[in-house]
Amino acid sequence: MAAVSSQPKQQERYEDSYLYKLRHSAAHLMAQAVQELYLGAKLSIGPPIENGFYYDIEFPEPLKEDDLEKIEKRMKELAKLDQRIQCIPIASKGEARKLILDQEIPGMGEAVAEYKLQLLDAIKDGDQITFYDQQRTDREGKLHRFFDLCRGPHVDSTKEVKNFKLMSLAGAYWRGDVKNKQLTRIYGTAFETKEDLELHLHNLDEAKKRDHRILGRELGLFMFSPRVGTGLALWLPKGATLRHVMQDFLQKEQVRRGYEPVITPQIASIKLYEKSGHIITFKDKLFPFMHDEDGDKDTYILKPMNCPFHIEIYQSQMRSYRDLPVRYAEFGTVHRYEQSGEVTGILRARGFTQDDAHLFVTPDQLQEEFIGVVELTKLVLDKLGLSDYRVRVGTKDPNSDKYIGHDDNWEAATNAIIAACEKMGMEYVISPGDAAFYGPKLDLIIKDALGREWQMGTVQVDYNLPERFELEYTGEDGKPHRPIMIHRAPFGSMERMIGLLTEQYAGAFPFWLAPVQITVLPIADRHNDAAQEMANKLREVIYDTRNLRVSVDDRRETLGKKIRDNQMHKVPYMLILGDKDIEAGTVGIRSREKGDLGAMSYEDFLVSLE
RNA sequence: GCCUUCGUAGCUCAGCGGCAGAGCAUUCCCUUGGUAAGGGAAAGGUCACGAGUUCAAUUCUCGUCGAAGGCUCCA
Repeated sequence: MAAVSSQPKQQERYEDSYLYKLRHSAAHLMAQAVQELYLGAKLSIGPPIENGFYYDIEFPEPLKEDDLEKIEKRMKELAKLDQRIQCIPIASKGEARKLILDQEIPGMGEAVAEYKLQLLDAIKDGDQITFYDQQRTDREGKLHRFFDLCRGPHVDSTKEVKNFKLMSLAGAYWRGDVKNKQLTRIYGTAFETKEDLELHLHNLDEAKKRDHRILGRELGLFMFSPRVGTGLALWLPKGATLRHVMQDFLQKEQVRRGYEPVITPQIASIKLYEKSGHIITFKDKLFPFMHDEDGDKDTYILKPMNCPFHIEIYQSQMRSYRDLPVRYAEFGTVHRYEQSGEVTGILRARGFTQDDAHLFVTPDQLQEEFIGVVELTKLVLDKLGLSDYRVRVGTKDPNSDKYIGHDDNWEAATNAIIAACEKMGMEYVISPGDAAFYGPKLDLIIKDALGREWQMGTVQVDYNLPERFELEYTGEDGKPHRPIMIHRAPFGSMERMIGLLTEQYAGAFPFWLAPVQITVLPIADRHNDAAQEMANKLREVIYDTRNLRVSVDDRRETLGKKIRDNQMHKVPYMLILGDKDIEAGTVGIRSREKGDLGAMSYEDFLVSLE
């Protein structure tokens, strides 16, 4: 199912499209309205975004959502004036500075130019400086202009900015840095036609119905309770079943590929994480420490990740090059104290289960093993029906000091990932700053119902933890060598993957995944026994390594009612059993997608499932 | 954590300074049926929690907790 998106269908890049210009102009028109309405408002930036635009502004008084209406109204008035818009080049920074300070619109000037001047300063000498230049001549022939430092491009007149809507308010840090002041961000959306705008708003409403939190409750997959705590999901029978099915599938694939299962504890001494380096990077993101009864003898923390445990297991014995690669897999439940504002249903929870594994390999094996893992990850997504993903190679941010290990290691690991991508002919985007603190990684990114991107499967190459833990194996030469680690999780986490899948399928999971695959519907009470019998018979059938999951709806309701309810619960097949069927030895089949398929023998139905 | 918005029955929501409402779900009764809601009745609430203003607060104000959207972060 496609995410909400209203980008042009043509091959044309969004940045070159009319829609992009339109939204850009809408943003600046909003800036003009704000300047008129709120004396002292400081403008910063207002770019178009995927489905609209925003503008970050510092307001003298906190802005409330009711204000949006007022701003929208003024924008409409300004738009109607048919003001000519141009993107004009400015020859020098000095001239640009003058333009910013000499705004004719009241309120603009030194006191409110703070962010604009900073933006101007950031422009490299020699680079082209351009301004949004909007002008009109009033009845008396007087010229009114509104300038705004801007890269462009724009539409030709404000009257083209007709079909727009201001959506919401948010805080956003200046230049994306928490240390800076938080500005007020106004989000809006704009379209060429009224119909497009309405369609977009309609699509947003539809997307909200696919929200995994709503479907999760409606379908009985999982729930949250304030008494349990933020970000801590309770898995209901159907959701737990879904998890088991997914785990079975992955486990089977892992056994085929030589993975071995391990199980590790939920808490560990803090020493383990001091050794790994996680404590320094993530000390604020851990649940409170646990202390020994007799004081400071030892401190324990709730497991935030599995790697160090697997490393301990690797290290527990002498390893020969003949033993490698070693592949340890675990569905490891971890807890991380995410900031309250970051928690999003099961897509970002405080407790979650990773389909984790760590491979310990020799340098010679690295590429082959890495490719093997990426291929497994792609196979997993393919099986789940998620074809719409992008590949991101997260590398070190050269300006940050949060990383451990030597540059040589980083270079080797990054090169290994890129070489493997090239060898596989895979499209990828390099994203500096998106590496883990111990190494670069390859992530598969998928969008949710609202078009937000989420990191799903991940594969990471790590030279640094083996070094910190002094991991070794004995080589052919009889000398100790250092293995390389591959961290990987094809689903990412069970929670996030199930959340995404729920949204992708709008709850109508494919047959092999559906928590309830078949419901048997007896028409009247006298058919209940036959229905139970049929359900029991079906439950003996092995499908895709598991017994069929069958329920019986023997409530005293009409058939129509039962069908409706089961359809709402997205059950793939309903088997209807009444007098006619019992007499003829058939069963009425109803498919979730195709509706009534008519009567069929039990055997024919089974064959149709294959 | 920060900005904005929201919290009324299990769910979806209406209401509002003066006795707490509807639909669905639940329970019971009637109905025993053939492909998307059969009929009736009952039960269900400290209007998230705590303070304040008021003769009177579910309604207004403040605080706490929880949730949603965004920012930051994401081993």
